[in-house]
Amino acid sequence: MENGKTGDKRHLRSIMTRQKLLEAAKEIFLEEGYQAALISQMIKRANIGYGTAYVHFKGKEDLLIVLMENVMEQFYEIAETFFFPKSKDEAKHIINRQANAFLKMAEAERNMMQVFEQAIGISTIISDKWKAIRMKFIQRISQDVAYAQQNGLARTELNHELVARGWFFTNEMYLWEIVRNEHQSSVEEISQTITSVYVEGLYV
Amino acid sequence: MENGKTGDKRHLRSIMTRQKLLEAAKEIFLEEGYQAALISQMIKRANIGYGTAYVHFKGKEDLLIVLMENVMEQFYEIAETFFFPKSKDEAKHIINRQANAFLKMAEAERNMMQVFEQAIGISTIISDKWKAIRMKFIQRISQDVAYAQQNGLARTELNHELVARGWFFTNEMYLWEIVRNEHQSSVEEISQTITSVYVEGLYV
DNA sequence: CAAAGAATATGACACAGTGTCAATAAGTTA
DNA sequence: TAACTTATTGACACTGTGTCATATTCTTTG
Repeated sequence: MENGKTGDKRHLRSIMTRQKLLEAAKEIFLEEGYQAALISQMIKRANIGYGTAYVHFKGKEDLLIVLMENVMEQFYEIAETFFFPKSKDEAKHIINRQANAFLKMAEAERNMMQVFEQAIGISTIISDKWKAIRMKFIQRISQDVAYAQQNGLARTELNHELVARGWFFTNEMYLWEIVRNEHQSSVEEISQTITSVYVEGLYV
Repeated sequence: MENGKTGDKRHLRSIMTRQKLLEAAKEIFLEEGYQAALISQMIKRANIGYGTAYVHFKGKEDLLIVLMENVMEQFYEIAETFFFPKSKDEAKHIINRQANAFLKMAEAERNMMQVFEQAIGISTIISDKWKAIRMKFIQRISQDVAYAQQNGLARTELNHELVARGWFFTNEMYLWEIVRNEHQSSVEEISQTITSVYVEGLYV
């Protein structure tokens, strides 16, 4: 007996069922997109009874949320970069790296992000999840701008909160462009260009 | 007989029916949002027979598209401002005015824009409509950046297309914030701040 | 101006998908 | 092995959509 609990085949089976469904759901979401994906398809693909799905999840939305959590984590990690530049150039370098990492995520997780984008438009809960990520980034950037202002690196007449939002928004929209595969230029060129305008516009 | 056609009560009635349905649809969309709005509700509100709705429109999506056309027009008008600045300061002034007008639209049409935002996430056709507006703006801005570069007003080492997108994206995201009523600052302060960072970052 | 014809409107119906729940199966405990 | 607990199941009721044969209303024609 490897754990305290006595034999627990039942619980194990339940976990397997849940897992099977999650995997099937991911496949269907990727194949069909959020809107067109049907719970009934997922159930069929997972080879479980119809009602079973509703034992494990409240519905389509609930399933996607679980699937997204993974991707979310990665975003949170990016948001937590250190930022204590000593010069405008150093700042530019750090900022460029972060913007780049952010956009690279879009490429790496493109397929799930496509589903996610659709879901944001439809499901309030999922939209809120994304808003939380956005807020985290904006707060972080806002703090960084304030730091740069306090250290005489950035123009102080600007509202750092507003600047932070504006900067994040540019990044976010490029992220969605990349997700949709609508971007012409390389991620490197994009992050360099937007970083350049931003840093030259904000820093002194 | 005021027009060439002979008596045409039938056609007139048809137009009235269509109109009644459009008005009811607008009400329902505003009350319920795109997703939750039901065709059946609209039909009931318009006091017409169930099947009649499908004579005039293909479905919910089709109804919204017609309702949006009006708002769309206003955006196109904003996109068509003249831009031939002689100095950085003049450029800043024009750009600020345009950003402001753009964001003011969000305030003015907030309710319909909220419905629109949801619909963009769901309906391909509506999403395409918005993309067309975005493209129009980006093309216009792109052209303006190129003009400024050619006249020695803006840094030439930057890809004007990429800069234009970045700048529009900031504007667009603030637009949606305003639509969702999530903005803290006044539209004036927002447009001034983002314009300042943009112009200082791009112009020499 | 009545009958034929054309345009419009109608709602019953078939269909698709969802979520629930009483019944059943499978596993655990004593 | 009987009693109990947990997990699974699919038939069913429900909601909303889009279609289509039929009815209504108006226009034209002889």
